[in-house]
Amino acid sequence: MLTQRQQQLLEFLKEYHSNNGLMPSTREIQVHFGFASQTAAVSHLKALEKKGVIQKVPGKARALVFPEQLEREEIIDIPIYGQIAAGMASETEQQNEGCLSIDVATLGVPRSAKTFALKVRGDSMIDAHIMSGDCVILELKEPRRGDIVAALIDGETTLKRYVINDGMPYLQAENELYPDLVPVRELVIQGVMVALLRRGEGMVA
Amino acid sequence: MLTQRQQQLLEFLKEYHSNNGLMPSTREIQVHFGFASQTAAVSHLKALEKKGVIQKVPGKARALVFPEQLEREEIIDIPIYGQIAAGMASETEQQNEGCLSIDVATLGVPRSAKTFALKVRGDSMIDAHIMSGDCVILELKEPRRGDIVAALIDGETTLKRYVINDGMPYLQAENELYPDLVPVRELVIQGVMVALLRRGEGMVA
DNA sequence: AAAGAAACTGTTCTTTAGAACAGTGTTCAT
DNA sequence: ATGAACACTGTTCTAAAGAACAGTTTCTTT
Repeated sequence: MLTQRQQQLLEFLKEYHSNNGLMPSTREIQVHFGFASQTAAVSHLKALEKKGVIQKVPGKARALVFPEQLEREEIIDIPIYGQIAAGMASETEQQNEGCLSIDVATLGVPRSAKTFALKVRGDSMIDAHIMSGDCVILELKEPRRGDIVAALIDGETTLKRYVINDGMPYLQAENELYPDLVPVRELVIQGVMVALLRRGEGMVA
Repeated sequence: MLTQRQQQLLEFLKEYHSNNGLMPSTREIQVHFGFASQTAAVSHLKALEKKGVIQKVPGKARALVFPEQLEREEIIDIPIYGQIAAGMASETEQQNEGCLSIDVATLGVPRSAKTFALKVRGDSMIDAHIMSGDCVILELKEPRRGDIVAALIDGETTLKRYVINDGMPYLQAENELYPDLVPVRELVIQGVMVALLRRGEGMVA
């Protein structure tokens, strides 16, 4: 569909954009490809627009957009804290293990929601089909009964189901081999699970 | 951290950017807020930059970037086809049910990979901890033994484990109640599962 | 009451950038 | 062989946009 040269141009646009966060001007394109005239760049951009891979806003500077970018929902970045989120409550030593970027619509959380992710270790929630290695995405909000929550118990974070019985909240593992956890003092809920992401080679049994 | 006015400015930047795919010029900011001078906009932008919420590239037009956007990995858009992907093989009647945007690093697929998503219906893969309602992300590539694949059988797509026994490939459900499927004619593999996304209220038992 | 930041006004200067026009040479399918 | 895209050159004009400077006003904060 695209000619070789057009492909090269498109790739330059993408590269420039991801490096600089903005689009090159026609003169920058000219210099990059060694054109003697800026018109070369302009006509290439026109061709790309006609083929629908970019959109131009006439009259405005660096006003090129990739159509898919416009249609996209807003992307949020969710920090991944380690498997053990101990110390998280103190809000200081959150060791960030990278980020996960996903659109809000897919996640189904409000734009303003405070979210974070944790890697699951162990199989205490296996009956809720949460595997070791899964990445759970949690939102900072009040838990409702039946929600799966991350809670701080004895300085360590665990994933459990939040249950209320006789007005008394406690945590339930979803694995018969694990006992229920009734809070000794107070129950510190760190987040409510809103999504789960399983990835990579964990697919293979 | 930000003053009220600065917050307003930042919000305008975000809104303008998500609507137009590019940043407003200082004069456009001026007009939007009804400033009599463009300098008002400029000094606000400087304040925002000092506080680290935006980055400016001096000398370039509309050259504002959100820092998080620069750090982000490349985002790809994965089309979600329906639960039943019948007719998908014919490559024409793929009914797109929206999109899912996620960064490539999180997914762990090459940038160029052809990916798509399907919603899981039924519990034939429950022992692999894939629930009804989950969204599986598949890549178009050759399956290896033990991979979970989407395959076309009798005009309907099903998710099964791809097994090879005595050189003969067949499909295995991960639920004792379901039988193995030995292909009658040829086995059409539509995609290999690379990730799984569970979201929303499906968390509650 | 003084100091300082924040939130502006008004103006000028210069660079950056888009748009347009009239061409040339090349490839490629009809 | 003959259009029709494609890939360019060279030039000019003008609008858009950033940068800088010298102020004023209104809040806080000390």
